[in-house]
Amino acid sequence: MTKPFIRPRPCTDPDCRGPHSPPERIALAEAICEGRGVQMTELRRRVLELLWASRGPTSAYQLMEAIKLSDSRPVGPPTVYRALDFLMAQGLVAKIESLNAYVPCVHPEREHDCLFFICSGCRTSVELEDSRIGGLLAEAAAILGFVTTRRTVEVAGMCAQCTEAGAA
Amino acid sequence: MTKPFIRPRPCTDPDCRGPHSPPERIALAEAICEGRGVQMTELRRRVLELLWASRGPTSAYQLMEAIKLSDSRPVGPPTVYRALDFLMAQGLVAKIESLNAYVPCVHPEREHDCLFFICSGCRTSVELEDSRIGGLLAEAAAILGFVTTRRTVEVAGMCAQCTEAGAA
DNA sequence: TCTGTTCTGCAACGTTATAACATTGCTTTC
DNA sequence: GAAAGCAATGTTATAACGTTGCAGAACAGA
Repeated sequence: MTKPFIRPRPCTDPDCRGPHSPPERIALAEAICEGRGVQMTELRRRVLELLWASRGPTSAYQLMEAIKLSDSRPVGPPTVYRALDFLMAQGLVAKIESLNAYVPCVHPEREHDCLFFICSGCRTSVELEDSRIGGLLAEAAAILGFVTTRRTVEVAGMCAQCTEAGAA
Repeated sequence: MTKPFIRPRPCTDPDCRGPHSPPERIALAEAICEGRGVQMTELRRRVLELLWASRGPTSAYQLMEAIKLSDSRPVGPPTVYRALDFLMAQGLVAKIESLNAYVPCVHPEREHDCLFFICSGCRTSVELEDSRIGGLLAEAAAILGFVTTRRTVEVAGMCAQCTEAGAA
């Protein structure tokens, strides 16, 4: 959480498999904000950096703590939540509802329908994309006459490594 | 919330469309518990009744309040959460993660992969089943070597009635 | 009736999120 | 360059959601 930029993130998306280093993703985020005419402020970038530096989904209060420790200044809950709201609105961050925690989005440049696999063993999450699921949800919504604003698809369980380790 | 059993619940599941009155669903729940050798206690049934009587997803604290009002006895948070845990374990109730609220499951008798449409206008939710989504999630999990324990699929937005009303 | 188990009550606490209001700093306008 | 406008942040308090740990009650099975 406190040491930034150490985590490589091999992309598990079958359509991508790129290496995605945090600094590169943050530069991309800045470019996206630039292009949209919205401000990637110091605080917002700091929150995004901390999320990329984290091993897994991170709670707002963990972010507060991390900022207090690393930047030697206290920030209140509303400050962090506002930064998270901004980042989510820009598609740069997603909330894992079943954990009340936040993760950086791997592909903010694409219109994304995130699909998360959350391991209870190592407490990490993996983001995937599958447009077919979005298609089925859109189809069901159409039948109901439902106008969708947000989708949450989360799968809890255990990743391959943890399953193997646990089985030993 | 306080007047039980007034709400008809036409089933929106394309495979069903049954009427499902709360008393009938509660009787079914009791039969299921009976069959499994687990206890549907007074408290647990009361919580399930209140959920069926509610207009929409209900928080644990709303349930506490409702029990205090209708049964003239206070119950603490752990009591309600334990009842909810039991009901969820039996598949009789589901948690809407994005609302931190709970709903009764319409088809506890089936192995269910719930899919919720949550209207921000009338604050209600509709439960659907679509085995194809479960299939896709299982497929993705298989590719990752991920062992699934729980799935959360929630669609937020606005229902047909509220959309129409809002458009006027 | 005893005994072990399951369920409930209760106090305290921990975690997550928002409301309400004040402040900063920058820009636009006169 | 004052004054007004605005976006972002800071501050304080509180609401909302959830858990731990322990004690006592209820209840099934021997």
